Amino acid sequence: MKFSQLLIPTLKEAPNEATLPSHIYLLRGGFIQSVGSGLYNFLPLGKRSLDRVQKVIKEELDKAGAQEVSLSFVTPASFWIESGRFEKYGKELLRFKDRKDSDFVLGPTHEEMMVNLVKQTVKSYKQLPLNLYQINLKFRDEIRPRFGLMRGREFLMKDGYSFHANEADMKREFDLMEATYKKIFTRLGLDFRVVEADSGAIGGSGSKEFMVLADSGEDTIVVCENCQYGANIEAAIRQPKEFAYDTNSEFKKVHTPNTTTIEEVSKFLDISADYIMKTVAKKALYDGGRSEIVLFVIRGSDTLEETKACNAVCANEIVDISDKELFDAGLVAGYMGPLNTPKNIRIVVDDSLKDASGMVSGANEADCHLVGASSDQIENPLYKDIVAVQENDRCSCCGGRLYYTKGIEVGHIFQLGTRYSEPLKAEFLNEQGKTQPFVMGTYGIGVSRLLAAIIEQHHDERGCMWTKESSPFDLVIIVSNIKDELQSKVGQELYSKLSEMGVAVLLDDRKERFGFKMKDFELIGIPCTVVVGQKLHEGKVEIVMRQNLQPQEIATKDVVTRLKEEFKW
RNA sequence: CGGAGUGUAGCGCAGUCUGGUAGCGCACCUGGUUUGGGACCAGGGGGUCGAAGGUUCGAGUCCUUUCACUCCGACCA
Repeated sequence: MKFSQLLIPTLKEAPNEATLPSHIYLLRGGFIQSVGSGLYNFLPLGKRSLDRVQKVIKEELDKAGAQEVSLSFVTPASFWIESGRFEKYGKELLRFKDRKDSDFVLGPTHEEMMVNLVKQTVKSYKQLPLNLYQINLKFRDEIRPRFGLMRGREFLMKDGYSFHANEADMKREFDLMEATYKKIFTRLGLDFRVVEADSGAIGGSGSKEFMVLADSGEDTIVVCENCQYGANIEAAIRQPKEFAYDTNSEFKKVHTPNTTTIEEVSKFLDISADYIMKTVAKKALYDGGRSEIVLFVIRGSDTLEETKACNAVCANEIVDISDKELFDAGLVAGYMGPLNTPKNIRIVVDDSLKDASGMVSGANEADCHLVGASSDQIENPLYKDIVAVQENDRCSCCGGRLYYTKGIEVGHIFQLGTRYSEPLKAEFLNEQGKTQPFVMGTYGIGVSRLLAAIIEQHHDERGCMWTKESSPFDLVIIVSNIKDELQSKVGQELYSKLSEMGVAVLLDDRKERFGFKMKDFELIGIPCTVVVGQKLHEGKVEIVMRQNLQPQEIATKDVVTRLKEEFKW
């Protein structure tokens, strides 16, 4: 394609709403255009990159035996009501009515739809297994869209669903998808990590996330410096710590004025935060608008992991409680504890506090704490893992040191089991002739997010640096001075020759000065350019790689061969 | 939703405190010069100053309401 004919509106200055490198460079390079909060148009360059990333995904999935379909974007709400997610999904689900006043949703993910498709067509175990996927628009009415393509409301996603006759076969497919995803992200040139994850609103058990490592990532992931263990902070676990308890301390109430924080209590009573039972009150929200106050009890030196807390009580969401609500419930902020609590308040205790004694806790009374308390005094405790793993904790696999890093979630695979097939009555006849629900897996890739992730990981202060299989073009030919007939002619010839070879070439034939075109090359970030310029009179052109920007002179007649070698075209 | 901030030409901004002809840089159009690191000269086009209402002889500027966007927290591919 010729640059002079393409719509590539590059910008010298970035619109001020952009803060992340990927957002800034995608806007400045003319890849995307903002149309509203979390909504973007893809311009020719952006569309080309998107297509190439999709091509990689499709090739690998097809090789793994998955089949592509395309599901209706608008989904009848009845499917969602049936699966129970109409409520559970919350406000992110965009709902609307058609002219006949029927309810519809704009699909944020398509488990219901796909289950329905398969339910109508697959009746026997002989038709299994099946892995169907699509690459389609999704819409999630995010609370706070941000970071450009990273968290848009409308986005392109690959979502795949597999159907099996039994658990073992589903696990086989799950492993195959993990391997396939690794191939995809490797081909795209990404530095990523596969981590254990929380299953969130999709449901099911055993899920893994694919995290592109980048400082701007929105997820905190815990990784081991020693082994391959990696997990999202929401699901990370650690080796239990050993504590020596003072079993002789007398259980009593002590006066502790002005000690509403763990540090203050720790200092006042001269006791390590490890031996304080920190009590965090949250409000858990359930279906049907039902809610309750829950006390989460953890060690003073730990912090509550909200996702784990939410899962522990099977809530849709847990939220902070206002001082008034606390007061109304008979709780005293700063002096809460798991003992002597008002009636009917659910108490969840962290696993690490099992058998803890000689502990300090709030007395549920202003300016008072209890000392010498033990966890077996707690009435009806629900023991769960609810704390966040901290840096320098020990790995549960190998005992190695754990540390935090940031990641961008670009893929997520789930072992669903019968989470959807059962309520949606998607069943088949097994070998024994008995009716049985499908055992399912589901697999997602954020396709448009991948563009942002690639740039987050591959850019410098001049602009984008696309990886080989994600770049909108393979090569740019810059004709330094378009008015120089020889330069123009050689540029054209090179362009024709390479195009015929099937190389995606962009010919920068604009009537602009050399520096201007170089700046655009650097901003757009195509991996390589051939500069046809002054050196032409010596029979030479230059090859410049976007990686290092070091020009290499080469005889004009050898350039095609050289590029062939370099890129294995 | 809570907290903070911003809306003036396609983009980046000044002007708002102290009311009096809507400005600058980039981009765009025409002509000319220039041609290896975002050129120069001359001329030109483009704005309901986010929206509505109010105060005033007069509002980008003051008052009220409202909308949008961005940033920090709770959501997720």
